[in-house]
Amino acid sequence: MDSSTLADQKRRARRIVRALKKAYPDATCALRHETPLQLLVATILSAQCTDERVNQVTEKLFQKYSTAEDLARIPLTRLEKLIQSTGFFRNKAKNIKACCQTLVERYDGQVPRKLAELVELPGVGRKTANVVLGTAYGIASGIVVDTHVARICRRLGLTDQTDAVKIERDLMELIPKSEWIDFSHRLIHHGRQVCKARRPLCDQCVLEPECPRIGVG
DNA sequence: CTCCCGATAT
DNA sequence: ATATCAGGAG
Repeated sequence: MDSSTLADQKRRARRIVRALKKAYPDATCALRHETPLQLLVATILSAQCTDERVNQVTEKLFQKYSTAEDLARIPLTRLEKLIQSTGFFRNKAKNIKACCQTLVERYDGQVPRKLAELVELPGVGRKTANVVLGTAYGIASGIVVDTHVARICRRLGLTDQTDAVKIERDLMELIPKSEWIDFSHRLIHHGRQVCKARRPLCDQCVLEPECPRIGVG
């Protein structure tokens, strides 16, 4: 980090949390879903893909295949075609099917509520597990660190790390656990609308007072 | 570290 | 043309 103390960083992090809460009071998960299983599938599909496209794909997919049992039985090539437009479709199809097969075999088709169990599922890492636990179950297992959260937290100087797990560890020290779930949703919303990767709209940014803006990237 | 990969904005 | 999009596995 820099010469500022941990206490300084915590105070700054709380100002950022407060500004985000004021600016985006209703920010929530943008992946449309009706069940924890659907959110899990949508989150697997969201890797390197916009949430808008994931929602288009899942709307059709869940019309016919909405449960773990459905997706565990679906022919692989059929699933591949249904999710093709999200990219990485062979990996995602294989993972979704294997994941749902495991859920049927070990968890009665339900999504488990423990991080350690979730990350053992094919295609599920910490980011996906945190999304599902936080949004579907209200369990603050950690902080969702996706591409937006990573980028913005580096820009803000809340972390120097590039590895998602190390960024998450830094953020968990700085932010009270009661804020973890909403913080991620709000930061991701902010990343899509304002603090964008390519052309950040710094003139309309509510975090501008807290941002060093050194080499914006 | 590389690979997986289509769609869109710039 | 190229960077980027709610990453994870080998």
